[in-house]
Amino acid sequence: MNKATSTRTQRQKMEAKEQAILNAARAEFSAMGVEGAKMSAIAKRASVAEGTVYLYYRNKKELLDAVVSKFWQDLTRGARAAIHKNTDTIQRLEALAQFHLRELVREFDFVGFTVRTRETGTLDSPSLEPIRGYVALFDEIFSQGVDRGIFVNAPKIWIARDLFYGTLEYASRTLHLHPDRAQEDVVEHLISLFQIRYRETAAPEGSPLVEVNKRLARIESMLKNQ
Amino acid sequence: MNKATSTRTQRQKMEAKEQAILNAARAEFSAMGVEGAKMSAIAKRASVAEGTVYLYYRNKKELLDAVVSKFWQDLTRGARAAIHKNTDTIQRLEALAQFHLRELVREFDFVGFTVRTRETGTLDSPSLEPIRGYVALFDEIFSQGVDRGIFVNAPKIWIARDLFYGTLEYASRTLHLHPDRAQEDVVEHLISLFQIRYRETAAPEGSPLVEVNKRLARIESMLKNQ
DNA sequence: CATTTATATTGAGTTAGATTCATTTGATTT
DNA sequence: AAATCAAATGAATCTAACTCAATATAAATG
Repeated sequence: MNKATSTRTQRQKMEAKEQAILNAARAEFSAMGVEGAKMSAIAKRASVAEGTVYLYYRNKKELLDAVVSKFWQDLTRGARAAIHKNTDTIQRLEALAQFHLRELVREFDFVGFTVRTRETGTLDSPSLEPIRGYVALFDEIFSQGVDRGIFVNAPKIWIARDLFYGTLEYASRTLHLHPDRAQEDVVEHLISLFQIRYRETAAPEGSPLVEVNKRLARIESMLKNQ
Repeated sequence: MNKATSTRTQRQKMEAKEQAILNAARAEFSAMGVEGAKMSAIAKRASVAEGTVYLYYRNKKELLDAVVSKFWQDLTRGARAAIHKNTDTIQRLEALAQFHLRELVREFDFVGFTVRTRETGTLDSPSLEPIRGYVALFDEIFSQGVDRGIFVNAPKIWIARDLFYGTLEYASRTLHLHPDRAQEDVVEHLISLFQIRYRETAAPEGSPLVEVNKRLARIESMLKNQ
């Protein structure tokens, strides 16, 4: 057996083991929750000794982070596929929303797991990179919409992003608890917001009612300052 | 010392101890995070023995739940106060959004803590009751708006609710990471969605609104000249 | 191919920290 | 003030994450 071949097979063997551990961890976390998941059980599921897990992941937290990272990587791949069927901005946005909501409801545990990862990770922690990659999908579509002149009255992108993902994540919780409710209603409603709120070209200064409220707010602050 | 008095003082003493433990737990959880918080440290902060904590709370999880419950109870009280200054539906909604966002940014840890509580608690778990009470505030305002005919084109209430709280919770994370960004922008944007998307589209345009604006302009100039 | 060197794996042992419970302390009743 | 009951204590127990000396396996060398 020559050096190149044996090295490759060895490396492959280790990569396979790493995958086995990662899959075992994902199964165990999903089945038992983060607290309930035991490192010994993960090792058993992956058919390795308990100590071996620690050769691949420093500790339980890091293992959870890896599981979460992989989840978002996979999700990004799926979302990209779902988006690419369309070219129209609104349709792409709708496809992303549909996909995102469906997957979050289906794998609801991961919403909670992700919060754990965010809790400790700093802004530039590598375990959050896949989440940023996923979030970037929205940004792509949205700024394309702005470029194309579809969204005229658009807010700062981070505001639209939080609206989009925040609404969907909350809705995923609701839909997880009430499976009888329709996912389509949420998506349709969210998309209608983007259409109605950001497409409005007639009144660049905002609708009459908005103007009235702005004026009232100004008056209020004047009165407060007296 | 008669029976009634001594019983009351004894009960008060225990209630005081329970509060001391709860406050100690809150401080410890906030300072150290859920994993980092040690039951021994909580006991020390509350000036009781470690075992005493377990007389009041079955375990660490239940103690966290109690801390989270209290947080939402206090928040509900604060929100109610913030809302009550207004009678106008839109203004009340704006006040709630403003209050909610500000508090979530300020006590951002509790967003994560609350997820922990939700993870295990079932739909009718008592530890989630205060959260439901808080969420009901939105429902009150929103259905009032529907009753008053302000929201004509409104979706099912749970959809609007998820939009409202989901957007704000996500925005709180963003604002926590980027303190330079303006909370007001988020609130203003969210409220404008409610106004534009849900308001009566076929309302008698122009004249009444124009009159209102004229009148407001007059008030404004009067105030300026003072 | 035998031998040395390097790398990967193992699982028993250690440790930290949550939880328990026999004992003590303090209050209440008779 | 003795008996009874409730509350508090903290040492002992238990569990599960993590470590590390010993062992097995693979790679390199001559």
